[in-house]
Amino acid sequence: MKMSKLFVQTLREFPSDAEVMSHKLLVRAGYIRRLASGVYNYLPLMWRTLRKVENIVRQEMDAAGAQELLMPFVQPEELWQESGRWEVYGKELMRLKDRQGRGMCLGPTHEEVITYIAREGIKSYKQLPVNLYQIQSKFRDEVRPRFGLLRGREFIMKDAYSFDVDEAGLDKEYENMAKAYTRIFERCGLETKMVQSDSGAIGGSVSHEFMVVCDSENNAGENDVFYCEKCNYSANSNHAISILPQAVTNGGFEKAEIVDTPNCKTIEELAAFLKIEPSTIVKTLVYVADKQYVMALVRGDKTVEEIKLQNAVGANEIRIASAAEIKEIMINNGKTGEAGYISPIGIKDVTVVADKSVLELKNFVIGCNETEKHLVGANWGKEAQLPEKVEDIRLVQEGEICVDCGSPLKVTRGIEVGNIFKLGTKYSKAMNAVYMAEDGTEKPFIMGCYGIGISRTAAAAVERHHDEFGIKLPLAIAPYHAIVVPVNCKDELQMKVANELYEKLQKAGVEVVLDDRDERPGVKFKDADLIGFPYRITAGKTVNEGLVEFKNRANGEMEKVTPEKAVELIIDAVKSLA
RNA sequence: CGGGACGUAGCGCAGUUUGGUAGCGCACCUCGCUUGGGACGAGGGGGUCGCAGGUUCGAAUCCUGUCGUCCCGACCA
Repeated sequence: MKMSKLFVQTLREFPSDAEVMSHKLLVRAGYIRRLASGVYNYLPLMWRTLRKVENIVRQEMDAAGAQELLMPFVQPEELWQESGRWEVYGKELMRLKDRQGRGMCLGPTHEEVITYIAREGIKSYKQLPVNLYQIQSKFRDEVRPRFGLLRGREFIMKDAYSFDVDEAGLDKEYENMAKAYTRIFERCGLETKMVQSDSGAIGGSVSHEFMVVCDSENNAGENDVFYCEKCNYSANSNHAISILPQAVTNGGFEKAEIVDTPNCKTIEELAAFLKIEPSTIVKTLVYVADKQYVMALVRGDKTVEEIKLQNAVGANEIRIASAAEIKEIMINNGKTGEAGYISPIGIKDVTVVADKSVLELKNFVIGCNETEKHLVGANWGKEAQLPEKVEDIRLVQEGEICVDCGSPLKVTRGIEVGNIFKLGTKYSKAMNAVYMAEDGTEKPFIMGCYGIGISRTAAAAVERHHDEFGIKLPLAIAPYHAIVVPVNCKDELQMKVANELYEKLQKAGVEVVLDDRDERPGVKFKDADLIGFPYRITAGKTVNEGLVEFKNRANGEMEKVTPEKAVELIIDAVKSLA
């Protein structure tokens, strides 16, 4: 490809609406352009990279025994009614009607369709196990698209679905996929951590996420991952559990009484005012879970993990209650407290979920539903009724103790690039997808599902591989392998050497660009660095001595070599990919 | 959906406070010059100032509405 013909427009400056590096760089280097919120055009450079990621995924999935197919992007409402997700999925599901008024949706994931396919196509245990996958655009009408390709509404995903006769088969395939995933991300230049996670809207029992670990100041990593350096424990914050380290749990109050606590809306203010540890206070937060009021209780120095709370109450949606809603609860119960002074004491018709951490508190402080007053010296079973529901709803914090080995946990930020689930029979039962088992009875499929965000993986790779000059994607997924730059296009010898290099590399199957633009060298070098050609051969003045410059974008190393040697180096590097 | 900000040429921005008929840099086209890290000179093309109303002799500027975008919170590959 000649640079003068390559469809790419690099920008001198970063776009103003981009926040994270991968977004800024992909736009500036001419890989992508936004079309609508969370919807992007993949320009030729991006598309080449995406296809390379796809092909790595294909190779590893095929090697792992999965078979590729392609399902429709538009799906009928009936299937979603069968699985029950038409109601459950919420606004993220892009719904539409066809001209007949039939309900349709844009596929955010394909459990329904694949289950339908299996139901129609798999009649006997003899056809099992099987793992089917596709690579396709998905659409999720995200609440808040952001970060370019890292959180688009339309994105490319590989989704695989496995069908087994029993749990043992599923477990085996789950392991098989986990291994394939690790290889896939490695080949894309990404080190990943496989962490336990909540299974969310997809459902099922066990699930793990593959996280690309980011440094803490990189906000492209939207997930907090807790992990143990001693053993292998690691989990997304929505799922992580821990043992609390020693803390003061006795408030030390001699007797229970209501005391004045002016201007103590926050735990900090209250602790300072009463001169006590925050860990001796019961914090009450009011939530709305599917229109039902919920009070969540945690120790004063801890935070509620909302996903855990949502699971604990079995809700689809959860949000913190507004001041007006809290007031409504208070009025209905004949109380006057506002946020900061709330507790379940004397409140009816509200679900109360306590975190385990509050149980061991003694002589503690708790709200009494009267503004500017708290109850001190309270104890469970006496002044405060023990909540009927005690669950783990606490957000883990760094330094808490690993449940597996007792070491302190650490935290890091991560970009979720892959996710695997054990679905079990959730969809097969709901949709009556059964096969004839060896014993002659009908049984539902035991299913697993396995996703990889293709476009997100590519963006994560940029997030991990760049410098102040531009993108440094690894050779395996860079749009091109190399660029040949004649310093001065009017210099005949330089052009001759450059052309020869270009042709030789092309013949050898190297994906190479010749920068034939009559530009000053600075412009060409800046563009080459920005776009991120892994190798650059520069034909400059030293062609007179039979030498060209060979530069490695990844490590910045530069050497003067003969043109033959440069060609050999690149061909060797490209060969080593396979 | 709640809170905040912003919509002026492909990109980055000024002009809005105090209304007077649109500008700068980059990019693009032509010519000259230049060729090892985003040169320089001359000339040129491109914007109904997000959209719709309103106020006014006159609106990018003031008012109302609306749409869009981005940022902070709750979701996920």
